[in-house]
Amino acid sequence: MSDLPARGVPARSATLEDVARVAGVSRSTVSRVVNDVRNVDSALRETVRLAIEATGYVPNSAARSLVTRRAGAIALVVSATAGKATTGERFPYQVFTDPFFGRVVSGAVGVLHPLGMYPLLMLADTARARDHVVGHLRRGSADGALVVSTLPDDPLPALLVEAGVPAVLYARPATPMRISYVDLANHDGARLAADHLVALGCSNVALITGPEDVLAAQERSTGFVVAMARHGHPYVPAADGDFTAIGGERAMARLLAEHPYTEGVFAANDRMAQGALVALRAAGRNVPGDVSVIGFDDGSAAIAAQPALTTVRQPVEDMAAEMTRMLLAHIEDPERPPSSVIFEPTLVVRESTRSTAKPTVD
Amino acid sequence: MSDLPARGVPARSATLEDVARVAGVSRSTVSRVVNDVRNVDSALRETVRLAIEATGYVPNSAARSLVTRRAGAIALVVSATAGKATTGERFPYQVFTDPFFGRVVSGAVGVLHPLGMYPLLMLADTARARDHVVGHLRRGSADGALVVSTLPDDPLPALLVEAGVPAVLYARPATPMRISYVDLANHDGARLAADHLVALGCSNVALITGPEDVLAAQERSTGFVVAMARHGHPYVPAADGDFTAIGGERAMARLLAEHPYTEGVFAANDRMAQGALVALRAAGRNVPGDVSVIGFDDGSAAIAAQPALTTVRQPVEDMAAEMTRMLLAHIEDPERPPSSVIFEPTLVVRESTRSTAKPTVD
DNA sequence: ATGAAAGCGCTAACAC
DNA sequence: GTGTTAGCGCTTTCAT
Repeated sequence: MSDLPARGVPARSATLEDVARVAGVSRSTVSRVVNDVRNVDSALRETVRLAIEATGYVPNSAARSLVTRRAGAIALVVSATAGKATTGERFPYQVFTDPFFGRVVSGAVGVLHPLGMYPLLMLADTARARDHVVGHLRRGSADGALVVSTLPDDPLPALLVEAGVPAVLYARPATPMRISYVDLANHDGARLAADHLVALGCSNVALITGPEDVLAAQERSTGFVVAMARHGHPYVPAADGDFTAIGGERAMARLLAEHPYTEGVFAANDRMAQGALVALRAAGRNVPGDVSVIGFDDGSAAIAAQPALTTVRQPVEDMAAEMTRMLLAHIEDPERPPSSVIFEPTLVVRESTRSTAKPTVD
Repeated sequence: MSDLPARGVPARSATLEDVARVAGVSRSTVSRVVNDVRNVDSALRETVRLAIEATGYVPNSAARSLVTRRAGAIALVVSATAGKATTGERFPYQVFTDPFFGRVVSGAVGVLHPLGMYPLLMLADTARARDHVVGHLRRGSADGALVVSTLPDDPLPALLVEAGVPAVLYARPATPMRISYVDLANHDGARLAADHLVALGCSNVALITGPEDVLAAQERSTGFVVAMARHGHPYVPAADGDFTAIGGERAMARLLAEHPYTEGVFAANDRMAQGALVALRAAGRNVPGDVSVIGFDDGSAAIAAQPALTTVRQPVEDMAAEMTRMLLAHIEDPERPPSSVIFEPTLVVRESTRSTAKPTVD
């Protein structure tokens, strides 16, 4: 005969008990071998290894979680309106199609993957969904949360803090609270753009702003205005672009109508810059010949744009990786006080700004 | 004083036992109320509800999973080489930045979200990672897997079948096996492209193929050739584009060198079509004036292209949604035999093909 | 309709 | 170094 389960029996997988019986040892010993705890005689260890092999044993994660109080998974929650798709609304949940989201996932997976951990993808697009998310976290389906919010005044972070769930945010919360986050030095990024435009010799520069209720957008705008002032330009014409391509296009058109001599434009994100490019072309302006354009983010829109955008790069993957490390640390040590890490943006020069006048040898 | 936990105590959350004590009933009754099992007196039910409220009780998912043998989560496995990024290789795990992946997630989340379920994002990019994935599934961290593979001869599906894990594939496996999948009628899509090109009056058409080890690519190529033959064109010049933009560009250049009179081109995916556009422009050909170009997928590359691509649309979101429903059914009933659902592609006409000669009033 | 009690499979003290 | 034992928090027969 054989060791195969009797015909018809649903092949209930082997348990520690089964392995112990086969190896002729106790459950604890098997557990020790499985979890690589040292105190095990190497001879016995081998016997157990064989028994595990023979039985095809695989530890049951629920049973383990129950006693260790660790799910071994973390949640990656996207807090945004599901319908808020970048463009075409043909499907809900298009949030996931946003390349930005992909970059965040890449960064998180980069640190989780080597650890054999996986993110649970959650969407908090309604009050109900938010409750579901918090509920899942509270009942321990995940040990903590990485939250990326595009909502102006997201209630989720506060709920998480209240529930005592370890969490790390992408970007500082609108309302100050005891929670960790990573963020970008938006002011510095805007300054980089201003400096570049000035170095290019642009005197008449304009600004296309993002939604005023988004902190990052505010910082980029004020950062730009302040930097221009420092360069001796006290006034910067501005128009709101709402972070969308079409918004950027309209803003640019308005700017052009009122300030036809504009030589340089800074848009608070790449999509708006892309829109600005469209308006500029429609107005017969050559980029970068007549007007230099700078975006922000260095997302896929920056490269897709024609001409490719000079932009302020946000190191999304690095930021997401850091968030993940921070979250893991919080899970490890629940007492750990909240912390924040601010990343520095860099300027990526492409074709939408004319090259600096500095003549170079060679 | 208050009901708050004593200072310093780690506030161990309430259990069924606690609720039962407060409500003055047994654990079973509380369990019944929590799980909405009918046989409970409405008066008692209310008492229990209050007790739950008072204690802030939340069921522990590990404990529940242990007895129900259900994780309540499913895995979304991306089986691909991590470094196989579309373009820039600055970061590993760029797979997640691929818009196609985003569409799959959108479709899956669309059916999972209403059910309060979440996908566990897994990456099987190496043999080791593959083992991790199978291991996780076997130990019950997820109840089943949705697998999207871009590997030519992916060993994962077979491993899953062998492990007895419920799974559904995106696209038919290269090696026939007892597993469910959804797929696209690639032949029909290619025929749509051929028909359109012929209707446009193109006689000299060429084909840019994808990797020969990818089933879908093969089907698109043969489908196209067969359809052209049916239209009386026995020979179709072809060049391999390897599914990348640069590959498409080179293939187009080669095609142009040997067949300068080409009037229409069908590329087996949008990225290659986009590359073909570049080569065509470089050769001074006007699209769609001189040459009509058709892509395949209707991914973001189709709209990003200049001019926007006429393409064969693959309903990725719908396909992913169906996969998810199938997987859920398999989990529900493990005896359920494998099944397959084939989707029909549609032609999306944009600017890369000149409009049909049919004159219209107005 | 409700309660008592048996376990799900595992880890971690604690003894030896 | 190894085994014994006591749970982790829940669902679920089985009585009542």
